[in-house]
Amino acid sequence: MSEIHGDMLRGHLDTMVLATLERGEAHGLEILRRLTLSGCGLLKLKEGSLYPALYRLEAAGKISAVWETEPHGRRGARRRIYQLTSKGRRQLNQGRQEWASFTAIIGAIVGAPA
Amino acid sequence: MSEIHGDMLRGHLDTMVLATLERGEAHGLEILRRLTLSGCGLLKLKEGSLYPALYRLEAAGKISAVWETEPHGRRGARRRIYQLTSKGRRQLNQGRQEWASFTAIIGAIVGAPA
DNA sequence: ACCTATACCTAGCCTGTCTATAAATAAATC
DNA sequence: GATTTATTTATAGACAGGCTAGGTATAGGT
Repeated sequence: MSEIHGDMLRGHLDTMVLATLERGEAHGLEILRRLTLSGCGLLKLKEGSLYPALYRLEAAGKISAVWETEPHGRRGARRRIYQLTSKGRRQLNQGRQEWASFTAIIGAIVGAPA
Repeated sequence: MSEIHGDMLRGHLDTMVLATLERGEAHGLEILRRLTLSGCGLLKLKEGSLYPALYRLEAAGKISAVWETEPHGRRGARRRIYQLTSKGRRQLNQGRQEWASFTAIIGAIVGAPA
């Protein structure tokens, strides 16, 4: 198993974030944790990549965000809770189509491991 | 089927070129043609991407190149013929491993199309 | 001679991920 | 109650690689 480096994520991160939020709303670092856990130790996503992605998606109306209000009984700063919008759901569907095409075509070119 | 845009290729193009050359030596535009044909109309790779990739691979000793010498009985300029080196073959194997890990992990996150 | 087709080349752009660092908040500790 | 520590958000700048938009070189066709 090979580590997944940054370049490979380009063009896929947004879809990954949307898919993560499909499993339920979450704040930034929680999204990061879910992604990292799914990565089996090979996916090292950084905050400096995630937050800009969240702002992109929010600016595009694909996710919405609210500041968590109630006292939260834990250390640390306030959280911003993100969730999918209906536009985001449509985008997620399209992202999945793109992923399917991408893997089919590039996979056919790259071929199977020896 | 969705078109494959540039960002998605980042980190994969080198492996794609190596895999193409595994099917036999070729000059630049021929490599481009093979890739484009394999892309079912969804992969629009550009010369401005391919040539720098070829120089990268050549500088790294993963492919070797010679100018075609014999009179060629066709229009156009001389060609530079590329072929895999043994180092390139090893790199191709590693690239295939990386591709397998990448698709397994990101695919699990993105999930299946609805 | 001129046009056209083939092939190679490249400077600069674009943009998304990464690096590195900082700020805000609140519990824990003393 | 001041300090420390943990959590979360935030962001400026670096970097890299595919793309744009040209250009140059060669040689057959007319």
